[in-house]
Amino acid sequence: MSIKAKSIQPLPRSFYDTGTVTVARTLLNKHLVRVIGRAVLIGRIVEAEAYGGQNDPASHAYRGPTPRNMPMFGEPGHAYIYFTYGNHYCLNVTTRRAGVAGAVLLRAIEPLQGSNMMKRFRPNVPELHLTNGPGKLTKALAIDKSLNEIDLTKQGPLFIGKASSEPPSTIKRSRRIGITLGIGRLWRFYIESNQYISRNASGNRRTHPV
DNA sequence: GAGAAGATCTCCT
DNA sequence: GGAGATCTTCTCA
Repeated sequence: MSIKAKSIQPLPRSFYDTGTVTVARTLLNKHLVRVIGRAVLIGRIVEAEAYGGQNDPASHAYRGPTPRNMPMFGEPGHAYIYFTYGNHYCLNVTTRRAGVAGAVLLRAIEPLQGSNMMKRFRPNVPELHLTNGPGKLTKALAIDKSLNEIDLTKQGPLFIGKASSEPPSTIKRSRRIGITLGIGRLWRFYIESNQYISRNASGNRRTHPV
């Protein structure tokens, strides 16, 4: 029994205006919904990182607004998608009111629906490795810059919805991954023991399923 | 305009 | 565990 996109209620904009770190934590267990034609791909968010504004040296917004990071300075509840390392897109959710930078990087999701289509976008990849990284999940869901700045509070090709029931889970926090500045902040949140998170508690790559 | 860096991933050893 | 791929973005001259 597949879930229809219209049956999923998007999170309201007020959800995203509660502080970047709070949003990063509360986004866990929410449903990331990607609609491609008649197909509905759904993943449970299991890992996220908070990035601040001009007070966070690890953030793209640290040096102020540029053409690339402009969405971070926009209204909360929008997508900020950027291309990195010549190969990968990363999906962020903006979190602060207009004029104040802040975003949450979605690092990993657990496929709930449409994993067959995800496998088509990422062929020859084991189920556990489909979406366990920022670049992997965007590829599995066919997310690119055409969806940049899209409103995630409205039903459309990409939005985030509330789960009908959130499974009991323990949320852990750690240092952010892949950065060299601002590493003292424990702004990475993930669901303990979930098999789809990108790295374990010590920050090591999860190259093998557990 | 040139050069360097980068919120990553995959392959190879 | 290490290194290459790949190319956008930013900084500096």
